[in-house]
Formats: sequence, structure tokens, C-alpha cells
Amino acid sequence: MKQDSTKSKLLQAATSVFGNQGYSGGSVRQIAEMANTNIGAIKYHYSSKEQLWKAVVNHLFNKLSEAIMQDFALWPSMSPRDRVVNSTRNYIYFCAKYPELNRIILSETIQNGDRLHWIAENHMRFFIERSTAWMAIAQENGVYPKEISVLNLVFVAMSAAQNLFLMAPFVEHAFGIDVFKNDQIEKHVDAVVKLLLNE
Amino acid sequence: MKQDSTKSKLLQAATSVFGNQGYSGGSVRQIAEMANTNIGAIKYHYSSKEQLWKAVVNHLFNKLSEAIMQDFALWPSMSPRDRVVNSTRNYIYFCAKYPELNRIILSETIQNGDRLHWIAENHMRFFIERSTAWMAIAQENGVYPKEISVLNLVFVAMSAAQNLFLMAPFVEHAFGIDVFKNDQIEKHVDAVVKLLLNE
DNA sequence: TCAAATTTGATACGTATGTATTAATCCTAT
DNA sequence: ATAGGATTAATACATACGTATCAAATTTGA
Repeated sequence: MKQDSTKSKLLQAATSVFGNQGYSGGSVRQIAEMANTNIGAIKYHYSSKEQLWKAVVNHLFNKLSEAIMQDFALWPSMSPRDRVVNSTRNYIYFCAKYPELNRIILSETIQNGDRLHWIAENHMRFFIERSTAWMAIAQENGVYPKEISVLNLVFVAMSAAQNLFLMAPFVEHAFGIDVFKNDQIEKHVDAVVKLLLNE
Repeated sequence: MKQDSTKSKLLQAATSVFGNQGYSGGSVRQIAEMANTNIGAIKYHYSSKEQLWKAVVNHLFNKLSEAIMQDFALWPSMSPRDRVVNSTRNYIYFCAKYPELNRIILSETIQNGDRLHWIAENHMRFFIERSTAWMAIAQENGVYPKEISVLNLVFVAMSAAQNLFLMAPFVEHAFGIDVFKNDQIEKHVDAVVKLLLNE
């Protein structure tokens, strides 16, 4: 799919609209307008609003997968602790680069309908299970305290990493800080690593 | 306002609907139906959808204030660290008891429109500023590492506390765990305290 | 008891939405 | 050049929404 094809422009616009307004909050007319095209093109390329939404989610999860796996080849040469630090860092970079994914997930989680079930079955379950497995290994190697259940560990760590970017509009509004700027991202990485791994 | 008055039943129903579907996702017809009454009653008591929504938010923030201030009288007799533990615990209890507030805040944060500005100006700014001040004191007393900026500290801590309950529908769906049960809440409190305060 | 406040039920209006269809036009690769 | 895919533009339809109005019925409190 070429970068500037109508189909890809629609995907980009839909990512922005669904990410900023949720599924029900965004309209196909709005998406078509943002992509400088028309509703007919959506019907032609994606057939329905729901299919377009699924294409957006699939695309974002592919990007997440790439981001997480980015340094996988280097893992054998890393300590258990460095693996956690590395994947935490890469995950935070991803959250900053594609905040739409977590916004979409959270929108659907709050509404708790068929679309959440679709995300859970097709994408999230896999990621959570893999994260849980990795966390458990790190925990066995003394990176995290052993008394905490792995599930709590995963959710606390993921939340700590994500939420600053989810709350970006508020932070900007209340403190005038743009959390997507590189130095702010680095500060956040340092904070999370230090707090969760008492480095 | 009596517990079972139409006005209070509307507020309850609206809390549930707005908490589970967001502002645009919820309809006044749905709220009226859930409260076993009709649209006319909404018009009569709250005049508009937006006013009803504001009443819900005001009510939830009042409950938050009560929860946070609950043990305030005991603070002078507590160590800086115990103050943090106590307020963290009370905050987590609140998040579990009224998950609708954080859902509403997050919905509006994602959409980043006039309603977010209203929440920020009328409620959140105050809470964040107070939390920041308390965090700074705790940090000066060695409860938290001093290298981290207070803003990052506040957001990481708040996120770690909230998110498990925001993700409740997913956790239930993926792991069959009800995070609102008392033992799960306690496990979460322990996890957050241990991870953030390396107790 | 009686007036005021509250509640019900119905109707209506304008607007926005997702979906669908169709015909014409443009682009591209064979 | 030509066929098939891609794109545009316009129109249409049923549905749901927030808001508004109004009359009647019911409840409440002095």
C-alpha cells in the first residue's frame, strides 16, 4: 500500500479520528474529509466503518509488534534486568509515537462491547500473555519483588508507561508541557525505570 | 436529595451510562430508561444532557474529595511515608468504588474538547496541584527518589493506582478475574505500595 | 384542603449518522 | 489503445439523537 494512496490516506485519517474521538464519536464523513476524499472511497476500500476500524487496529498492533521485537536479537547478550529496561524503553517510545492505540483500546475497554472482545481475542491476549511470561522470568531473576502477582506487576508497569501519553491533552492544558517532546519522553523513561526497578 | 427520588435515580443512571459509554456514547433516552422514568424528567431536573453530565462529575469529585480527606485528621501523627501509603490506599479504594470518574475523565481527555477543559478548570487542576505538593514533601523526606520530577512522579503513581480498574472489563474477559473483589483490591494496594515505595 | 412541586406520556422538529446505489471520470498496466 | 481498477460526486433512506413543548396526572407540604 503506497504511502499516499487513497486507501492509506484513509487509514491514516481513520487512525487519527478513531484515536481522538473513539469509534462512535468519529464519523465516516469526518474521516473522508480529513483524508481529502469522500465516503464512496471508504465504502470501496473498506466496505464499512467497522472494517475500517479493524484495519486501523490491525495496523497499530503490527507497529507495536515491530517496536517490541526491535531489539529481540540482542536479548541473549543482555542481563535479565537489561532486557526489562530495554523492552520498557521501547514500549514507552511506542506509546509516545502511536498514542492512538492505547486510546482506542481504552475507549473500547470502557464501553466493553463486541469491539473489545475482538481486540482481546485477536491481539491483546497474546501481548499480555507474552508480557506476563517475560515478567515472570524477570521476577525469578530478582528484577522485581517476588511477593507481587505477575498480573498486578504487568498492569502496574504497563499503566505507568502509558498513562502520561494518554493524559497528554490534560498535561498540556494544565501545565503547558508537551509530553511528546523527546526530552519529556526521556524523563518519563527514567522515572518509570527508577520507580519500578529502583535503579 | 433523597436516595430514591427521581432526581437522584437519574444521577445514578447517568453516572453508569456516562461512565460506561462516555458522553457522546450515552443517550438521554437510555438514561431515562435505566432510571425507570422518562426524558421529560431529565429536562425538568437537569434541563439538558450537558448539565446532567456536569452534575454527575461534580458528584463524583465530591466523593473523591471525601475519600482523600478521610484520614486527614490523623496525618499529624503519621510519618511522611505512612501519609503516602495511607493516601495511596484511600485513593485506590476510591478508584475501585467509583471507577466511573476515571473513565469519564479519560473519555474526555481522549476527546480533548470543551468538557475536558471544564473538568480541568473546575476540578482536576486543584487535585493535581495538591497531589504535586504532597508528593514534593514526601520526596524531600526521602519517600521517593529525588531525581524524578514531581510531575512524572504524580502521573506514574496515579496511573499505577487507577489503571487496573479502568482495564477491569478486559481483565475479567481475559483472565476471569474480578478486580473489584476485596482480595484483589488488597493485592493491588500491596503491589503498588511495594513497587513504588520499595517497601 | 389546597396550592405548588413533581412526574408522566406523547408528539414534534431539525440534525447527524451509517449504509447504499449509481453514473461518470480518472488512472494505470498490459 | 483499451480494459479494469480506482476515484469522485450526488442522491437517497432509515434510524437515532438532543431538544422542546404541552397537558394531564400524581405527589408533597403547609
